[in-house]
Amino acid sequence: MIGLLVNQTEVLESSKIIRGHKSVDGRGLTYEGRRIPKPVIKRLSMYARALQKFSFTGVEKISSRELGDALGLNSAQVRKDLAYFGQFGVPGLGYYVEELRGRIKSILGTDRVVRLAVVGVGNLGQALISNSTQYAREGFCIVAAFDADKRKIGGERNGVPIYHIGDLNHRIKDMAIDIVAVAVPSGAGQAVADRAVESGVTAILNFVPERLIVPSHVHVQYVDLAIEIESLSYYLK
Amino acid sequence: MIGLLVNQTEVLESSKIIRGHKSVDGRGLTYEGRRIPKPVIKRLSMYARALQKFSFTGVEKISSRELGDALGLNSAQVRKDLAYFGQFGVPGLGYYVEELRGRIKSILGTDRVVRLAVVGVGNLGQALISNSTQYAREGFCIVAAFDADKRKIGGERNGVPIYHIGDLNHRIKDMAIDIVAVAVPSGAGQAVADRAVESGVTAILNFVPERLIVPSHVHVQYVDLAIEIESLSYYLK
DNA sequence: TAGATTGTTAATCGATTAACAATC
DNA sequence: TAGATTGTTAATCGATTAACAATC
Repeated sequence: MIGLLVNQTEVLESSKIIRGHKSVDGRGLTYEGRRIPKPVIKRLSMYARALQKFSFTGVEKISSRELGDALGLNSAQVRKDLAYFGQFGVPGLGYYVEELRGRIKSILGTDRVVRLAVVGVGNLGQALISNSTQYAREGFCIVAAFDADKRKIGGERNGVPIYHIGDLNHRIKDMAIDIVAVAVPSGAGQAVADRAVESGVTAILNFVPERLIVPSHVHVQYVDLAIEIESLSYYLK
Repeated sequence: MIGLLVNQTEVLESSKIIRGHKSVDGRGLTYEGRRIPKPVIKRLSMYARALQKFSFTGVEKISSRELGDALGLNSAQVRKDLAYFGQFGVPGLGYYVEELRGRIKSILGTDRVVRLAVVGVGNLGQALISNSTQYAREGFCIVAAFDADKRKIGGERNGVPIYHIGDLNHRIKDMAIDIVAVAVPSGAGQAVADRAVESGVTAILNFVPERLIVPSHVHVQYVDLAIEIESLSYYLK
């Protein structure tokens, strides 16, 4: 049996090989067997963007303190967040900006292009589509939009083709859509989510003020502008 | 001295009088001297909306379990959240839907109309403005929009007048703006925030992917769509 | 009264921050 | 080597959930 021949070095090697492996178990999504808190993922994306800016202005290396300061975060938090995924820094020196950014992008999965569909070409849908240039820089691309209004079908906005919502299922498969952004009128969100899930989508960005019922392997991120505004009201003097 | 004459009943009375008093101390914003976690405020707003729906469908009373289920929350959490602000339920019965909703609205400050300005009438700004009908139902009103583009000035969208951004300061004061939503292009956010703060605004909803520097008494809520999308990418298979 | 559900305390869980040996 | 900063463990802080006496 091969197992008997494995020496210390080989064990280390094989542990390197599984590096970067995401899997789902009873504790939710894990990375190399460790459960990653959701806030960590959000911050990872913030780090990537900040690093992009630093890189753009010619900064080549950066400490956890500098990166944290740029985002209003504690330096220990920066180091701890990164430590979930490996060792990326050099003691005494800090992190190499471009290298770290690349590593984070690869962890997030945005080192390749992530393909999005926007469902609902109302004002919010259009706002998303009009942001595509910014999004493209960060690694995701809106490749299709869907609407129920026949007058909008067939055209395009910002280079994004608009299809009829009836085509959602087959287009999701054909176009290899990764993420569906739901920006339809209130009440129509669940139906869209159902079709997306049917077609194999596992990540949904939901702007409709409704809770979506989805299987446990599907991740839904809620963005609820009315809730954001109302919460702010509490903090008024 | 009056204090010497205060009896037990009067002490109870006076503690009722301070009920609902918000103040700021070293620990941040407090309600009747207790520090309220931010997630609680978000959920309060969610409760209010759910209760509105229940009320609309004729439901008159509701248990913490039923309210929690509607939002995917634990019933203990519902009760604990409410307990920060007082005793609103009836043991054995639950909560009266309309009464609870009124109490929550009053805690949030959305029992009166909260006045919003949208700065930046791009696609996102327009999306916000086009939602005003929904927002109006929940207690806030977009009363003005601002843009730098002279061609947009003077007109209106959805009944909301569009002013030049140079008028921001005096309009905020004249129109008693409570909250400023910043939806300008990347790079212009801080300047808008500065003027808003100058004019006395204490709550900002920021859609620009930049950290805003504001005095500590000003609350900034960040909505960053690119970060939301990129975080979702991590959860793709 | 019996049953149900609150309000609240205690227990658990999770996330942030501090501290420091290891390392460049 | 001296100085700086990482990676990681332990301490703290905060938020959620369980449990249950009090109450309708």
